[in-house]
Amino acid sequence: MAEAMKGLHRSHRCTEVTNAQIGQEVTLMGWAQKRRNLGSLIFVDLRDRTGIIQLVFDENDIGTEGFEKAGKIRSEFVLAVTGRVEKRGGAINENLKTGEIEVRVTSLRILSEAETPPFPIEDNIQTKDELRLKYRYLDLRRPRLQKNLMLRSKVAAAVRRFLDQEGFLEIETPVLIKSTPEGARDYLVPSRIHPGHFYALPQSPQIFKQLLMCSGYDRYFQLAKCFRDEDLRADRQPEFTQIDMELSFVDIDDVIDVNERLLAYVFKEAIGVEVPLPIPRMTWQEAMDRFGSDKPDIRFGMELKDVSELVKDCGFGVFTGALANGGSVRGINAEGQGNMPRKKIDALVDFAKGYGAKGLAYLVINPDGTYKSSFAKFMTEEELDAIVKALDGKPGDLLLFAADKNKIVYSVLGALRLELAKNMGLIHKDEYKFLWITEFPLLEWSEEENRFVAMHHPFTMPMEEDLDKIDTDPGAVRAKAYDITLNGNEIGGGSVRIHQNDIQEKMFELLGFTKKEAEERFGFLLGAFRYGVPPHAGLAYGLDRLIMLMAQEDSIREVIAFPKVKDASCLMSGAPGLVDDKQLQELELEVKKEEK
RNA sequence: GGCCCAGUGGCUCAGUUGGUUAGAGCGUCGCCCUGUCACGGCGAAGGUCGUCGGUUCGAGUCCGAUCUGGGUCGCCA
Repeated sequence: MAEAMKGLHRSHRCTEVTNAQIGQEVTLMGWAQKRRNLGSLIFVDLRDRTGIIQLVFDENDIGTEGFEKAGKIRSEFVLAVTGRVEKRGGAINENLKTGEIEVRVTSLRILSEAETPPFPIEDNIQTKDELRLKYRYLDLRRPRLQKNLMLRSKVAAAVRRFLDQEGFLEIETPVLIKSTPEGARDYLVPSRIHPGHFYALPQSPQIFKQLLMCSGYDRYFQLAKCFRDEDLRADRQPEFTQIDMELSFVDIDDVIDVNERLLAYVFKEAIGVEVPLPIPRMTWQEAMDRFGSDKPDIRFGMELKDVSELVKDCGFGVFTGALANGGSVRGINAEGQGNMPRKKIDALVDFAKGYGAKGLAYLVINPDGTYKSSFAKFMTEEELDAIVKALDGKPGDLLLFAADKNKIVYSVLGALRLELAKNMGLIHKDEYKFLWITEFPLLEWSEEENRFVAMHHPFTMPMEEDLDKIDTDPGAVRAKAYDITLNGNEIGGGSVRIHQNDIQEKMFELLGFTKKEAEERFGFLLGAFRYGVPPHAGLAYGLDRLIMLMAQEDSIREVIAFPKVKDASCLMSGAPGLVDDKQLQELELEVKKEEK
């Protein structure tokens, strides 16, 4: 029944037809969105990626045979029609771009019939993710996802255009690389030619882009596919795309400058948003102290306040105990939430416990100015007044306090701040607030490995003014690293790299690598450094996350054509799957087979 | 690996304290309809309630396990 399109050429996409074409003959192709059969008059909404236009079938125009064929049209049939563009005979549809016109069809071909889809191909439908992902090819027909993917394409094009103008070269780096087991878990690919040996898929092109700097390419970028074998999240997929770049003969400000202009250009081009420059900067320490996060959402306040000094002598053991252990006591003010029911406060306490807090202290300022608090009985009136003042508490406010090691206090209050803001409706999706975070710690102590690990990566340059602390107090050394954040999301990060061999060796030493280990893992980079290395720095964006925010979506899956689900499998294709014994034999691999 | 949420016709949901043949809207199918666009009218088909086990005279409803999807903590240099 499927007909050929031989001899036909599409003249327009659906919504490319406008009033200007009235009276002209057009040839359109697309999917039947909807049919309305009135008996001897049939309307069909024809859809393509630009939108919808109404087709009219009348036996007087298309003949008996054609009209009978039109009666067979069902949802998602693929059609080719030729007809005349006319002003609508009936009422105008103001919801459609093409609402004033229609195409009076004189010839119809059904290029493909279609089964009834398992869910309607429309926006504003609440269909289970499971079903959407199983039939992703149908889900992708929905205008919302088409819009997202077209935005993604637009952004990628704008990035290339801008960076090309700025003298960047797009250079591809390998996908089959050597495993460097620092950081995220690698995806491994067995080698057939070298049984027992494995390639890794890149977590990022980090080392290769640094090598390109050594080779003199000066300014590099790439839209690079990256892979990390870690658990998924709403904003994390095992394979994702970075806008990756590296520059030679630059320092922090140079990188920040070109990237601010890149962001402003891309936002303007792709979604018409003006990004005021310069983008504000904040040190990591300030971000932690004020927002409890290294990617603060600065669209709203509710900042953390340190009240350690005010409670150091109070009678509340939870507070003094935390201070005695080198921690702190900090609070946030949920303004106007003083009437929150006890049940909801308890839920917040449980929420805090999820982030490692042992509890959460609260203080309600009643409308009459008196306090209701979980810890009032341990404190004097003066002490209570002092902390209320510190948090700028007013009648009707709810103050929440966490007392623990700094790391836990930050993470608890940082998360609580976001949770409260969400519930209080303080977050506006159409607002875009960028923020640079600078002066990250160089190292982070890993309890699990009982050693320092690089907070960014092992090639990050320490701040010159902290170099003297590198032996005495490595944990206090700050790095020439920076993240670009948007609305509480890390959308990119980078650093100035070490280009001095002695500092690089010191870094490996701090990370607990012997010379031999360092040479084994990164020897090719160190080798390149021995032959003349320019000072260089770079940055990489999470493209998917960036698009997610631009499209105002809550999940990265909405901007990736074929995403994976929580357990990293693909519901549509069934990947990952078992492979043939023959394939395994060639790789000299043995696999524990599950009985099925 | 932990915690939380969800799972009822093709889709989205409802289903009261466990109680006779499990409901609705949309969709689908058939007939009718010349201006619809959430078309309309008449009629019809379609589910044993994710799965397994248990409690009970009786379970969609209670209990346990398990599967699937989502969120999140750990993890993500």
